[in-house]
Amino acid sequence: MLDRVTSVFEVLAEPRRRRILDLVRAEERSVGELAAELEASQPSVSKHLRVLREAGLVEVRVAEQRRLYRLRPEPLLELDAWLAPYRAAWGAGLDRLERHLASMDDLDHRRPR
Amino acid sequence: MLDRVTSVFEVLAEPRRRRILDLVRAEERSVGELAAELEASQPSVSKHLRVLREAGLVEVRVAEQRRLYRLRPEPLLELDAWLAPYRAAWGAGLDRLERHLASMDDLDHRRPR
DNA sequence: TAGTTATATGCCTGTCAAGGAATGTAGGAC
DNA sequence: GTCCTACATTCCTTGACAGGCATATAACTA
Repeated sequence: MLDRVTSVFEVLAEPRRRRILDLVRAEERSVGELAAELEASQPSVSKHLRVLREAGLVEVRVAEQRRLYRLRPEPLLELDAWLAPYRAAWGAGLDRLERHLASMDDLDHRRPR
Repeated sequence: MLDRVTSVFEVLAEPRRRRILDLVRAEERSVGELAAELEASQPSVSKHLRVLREAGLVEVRVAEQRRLYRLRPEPLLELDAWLAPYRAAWGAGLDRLERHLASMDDLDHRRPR
């Protein structure tokens, strides 16, 4: 593995990884559980978890044969910090914006991949 | 162009596009200005702007031969909404977190591409 | 209209990230 | 030790995406 560091932004570009973060935020989970929840194969989930681990977004502990993953939210501060000046930019017209959000929220679920 | 819709998360994965948003947030800019600021070629900037435009993150107006781009922040609400539950997750230990952020902030600038 | 400025877009190439299939590795029970 | 469960990793393929170069398109002026 070379010196390439994957930024939080890149990590979060992948919808399945965001979904994984949602799940491990709620509670610690094993790879198998995540795979079942996502209806994905174990190897692909493992690969995503590796990316998340290396980005510092999850931590893992071993419990018998299982590995349990939990959220480590610190790297998301970068995202929050980037977003901060944009919050000022949408200060007005919040009703309109929230309606926009509701329509955007459907996009990831509708997109085949 | 097929039905593929690029999510905000995917759009923001590209550091140059984030940089473009920073610039057009500050003030309206032409393609040429952005290209100069980014030290990138005009066609590549144009392509990024197309992605941003199609994601609804920028708006354009024509001024003589120039196109001036400005920020449209509404789609970022999706990002903010996604991030909201994670803010609760990092509530404690904020000093440590901010130090983490400072070190993260160097990553994009250091990474060759 | 021709000429100029500004930008969008098409074509091409190279890189990379995702998943599938197979297999290696780790932890435990008997 | 063998066998089982759980997961990580490798190898390979494929599609997406970024930039470079060339050119088409848009807007304006004389």
